[in-house]
Amino acid sequence: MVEHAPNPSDDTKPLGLAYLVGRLDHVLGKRLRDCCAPAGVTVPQYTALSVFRAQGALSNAQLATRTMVSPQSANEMVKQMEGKGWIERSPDPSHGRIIQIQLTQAGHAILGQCDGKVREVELRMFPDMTPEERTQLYVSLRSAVRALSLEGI
Amino acid sequence: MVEHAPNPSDDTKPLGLAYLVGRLDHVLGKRLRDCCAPAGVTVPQYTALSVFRAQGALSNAQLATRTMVSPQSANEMVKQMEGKGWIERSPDPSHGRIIQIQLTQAGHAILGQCDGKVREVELRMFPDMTPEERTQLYVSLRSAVRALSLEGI
DNA sequence: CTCATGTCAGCCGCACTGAGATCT
DNA sequence: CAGATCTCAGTGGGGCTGACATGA
Repeated sequence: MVEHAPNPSDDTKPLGLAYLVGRLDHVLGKRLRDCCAPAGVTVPQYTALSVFRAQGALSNAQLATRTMVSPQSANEMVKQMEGKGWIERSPDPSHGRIIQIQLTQAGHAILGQCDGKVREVELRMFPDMTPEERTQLYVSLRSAVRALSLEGI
Repeated sequence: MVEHAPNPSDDTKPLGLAYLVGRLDHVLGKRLRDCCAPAGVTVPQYTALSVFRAQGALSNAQLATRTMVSPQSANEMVKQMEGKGWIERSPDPSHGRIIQIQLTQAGHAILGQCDGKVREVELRMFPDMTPEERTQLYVSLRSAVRALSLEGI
C-alpha cells in the first residue's frame, strides 16, 4: 500500500488507495485543525455543525447514523456544543423521548468563521485541478463512501 | 461541506471535498480494522509495517517523517511491534545513536495475512471504476497529499 | 414485552507536548 | 557549543462498549 506507483502486474498486494486516503485524511486533518482552532472548534464539532446546517433538525440517534458513529459518541459531541451555545435541544412534541437538535444563531456564526478557511484548504489540496475534475473527484469519493457503507462481509 | 452536490455559484462555503475525505477515511478505517484485527494488527501498525516493506530499513526519526507523526508517536508504534517480533532494531554501525529498524520474517508474514483482505476492500471501494480511472484517482490523491504537506501559511 | 432513544460510566488506541540523555 | 536522535513521562480528544431508564 506504499508502492510509489500502482503495479497492475501484482495482484496480491493492495493498490495503495487505502494508504493514500489515510495519509490524505491525516494531513488534511492537521490543516483543518489549524482552520478551526482559532474559533475554538474541533474538526468533529465542525463536521457535526455542518451536518445540522445541511440536514436541519435531527435527533441524536439520527445524527449518529448520518455521521456513522455510535449514539454515545454523538451525544458527547452534542453535550459539548450545547454547552457552548451552538445548538439547542427541544423535546419532540409527538414523542416524549426524542429530542430534536438544531443550530442556534451562534452556531451559524461559528460555522461562518471556519467556512472560508476550510474552502481555502480545499482549493489548496488540488491546485492544478479544473472545476470539472474537482466535480469528478467529488463524485468518485461520494460513491466510494456509499460502496463501503453498504452492509456486506 | 455537507452539500449533496458541489454548488459552483456559492463561493463562501466549502466544496465538500474535505468532508468527503474525512467520511471516506472514517468508514474505510472501520473496514480496515476488520481486515487487520484477525491477525492482531491495528491500522496504524499495518501502515508502519507497509512503510518498512516499501522503504526498507529506517530510523525511528525517518519513520516519523515518512508517516508524518511525531517521533514519540512513531516510537510508540515501534515498541509495540518490536514486542510482537514483527520488526528488529540494530544499532547503526556508523552512528552510535541511530537505530535502524526493519521487518523480520514474522513481519513480512503478518503483512501477507492482511494484504489480500485490504486489496479486497480497495476494490470494493470503487466497484465500477476502470483500472485507468483508478490510476487517475491514485495520481490525484497523491498530488493532494503533497500539496498539503508543503510548508505554507 | 419488545424496540428505539437518550444518557451515565468506564475504557482504550493513539497522537500530542515536555523534558532529558546521548552521540556527531 | 549546536544539532540530531532516542526515550520516558504526562496529557487529552475522541471513539468504543456496557448498563440502565424511559417512552411508543
